[in-house]
Amino acid sequence: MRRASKTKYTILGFLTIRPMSGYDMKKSMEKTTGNFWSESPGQLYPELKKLLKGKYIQCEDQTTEGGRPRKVYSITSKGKKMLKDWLKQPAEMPVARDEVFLKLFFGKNMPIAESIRHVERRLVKAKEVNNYFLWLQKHIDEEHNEVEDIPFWKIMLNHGFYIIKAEMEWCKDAIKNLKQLSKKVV
Amino acid sequence: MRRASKTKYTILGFLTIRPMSGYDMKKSMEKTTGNFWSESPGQLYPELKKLLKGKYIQCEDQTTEGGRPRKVYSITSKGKKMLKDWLKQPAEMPVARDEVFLKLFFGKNMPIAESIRHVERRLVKAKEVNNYFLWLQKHIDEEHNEVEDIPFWKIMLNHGFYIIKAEMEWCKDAIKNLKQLSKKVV
DNA sequence: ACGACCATGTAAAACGTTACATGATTTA
DNA sequence: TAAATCATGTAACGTTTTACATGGTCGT
Repeated sequence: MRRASKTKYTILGFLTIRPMSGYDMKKSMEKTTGNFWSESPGQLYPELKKLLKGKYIQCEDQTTEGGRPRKVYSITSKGKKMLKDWLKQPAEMPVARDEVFLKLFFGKNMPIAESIRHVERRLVKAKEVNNYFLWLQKHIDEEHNEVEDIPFWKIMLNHGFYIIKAEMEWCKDAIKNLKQLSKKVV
Repeated sequence: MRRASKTKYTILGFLTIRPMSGYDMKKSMEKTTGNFWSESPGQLYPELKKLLKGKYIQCEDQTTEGGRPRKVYSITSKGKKMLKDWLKQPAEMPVARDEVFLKLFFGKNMPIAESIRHVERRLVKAKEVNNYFLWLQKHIDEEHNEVEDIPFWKIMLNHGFYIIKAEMEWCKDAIKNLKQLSKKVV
């Protein structure tokens, strides 16, 4: 069977944090789940309409008198049921695709200095992500209204720290190994 | 700009290991880069034809007299050039999408025991992957004809070890935290 | 004889992103 | 007043998977 889109569950899940608009959702997502999950507007808005039609969510139109549009969605009990059913099913493993590793795997076809550059760039990004996590750790409480989410978010943030630390350590290790290798070749 | 397909570079890269058929490529890919890169037949075969047409690869038909088809491709100098040009360009960061984390992020909407189950399943998979890496470490030399690839492959394998170790540690940590949490709730 | 694997290849359908269109409001 | 951000939404397009079709070969 075709790998089904998870956009609807993402929407449903975010609406358990608090009622919000499509735009809010996108912003909140970038901030909180951006490192392991994201959705694009081209998926989000059409799915919002479908869920509304199916009564999984409801909509309160908060468009201002001036005309600035704003639709605030909230989850219905039907929506909660669908979310819960999905939550308890085992998750599919992700399809891994990380370009830089593919390039490094083909490393013999470029000067070692180029490989090193790839890893260095990766290390820079990893450090940025790590800093972001550090920031998020301080500001995690600000995102929402209910405290029940926090323990789970912290567990996920913790995952981020574990992985990014391993990534940074590997980068340093790999740079060392590659430098060693370039000496041998000479 | 639209995220371009990397299938052609994947093919080109694999053909620097040794001449092989589309089928070989798929097998080799699953074995070696499966944890960070893969391609499906629906991408592989059409791209093989395009690359052949563009003279980036060449084909030797080794179809047996009985009629069993086998097309062995090898890379041309034009192909090598294209590969090298791509290799030195900075890599794009992957779009992260890992379903189990999305579920865990929404953890407040299910019994904690379910969250624990998700993490336990993840730990089982992580251990399997770790065992696979261990196996691969012993058999890495068998895959190819030239030794020049090995140092780079070992660096990538090392990345696998770093990440999977972090993943396993986090899983154990998360299970502990979740159990702690379920006590508090009671 | 049967299943597993070798081997190529395509069609259909869904997935997902990007770019764009539109217009209001806030901030520097 | 210009730029950034708020905010919704769609069209176009390429990507990618899955399922299927086809048939050969090898081991048991």
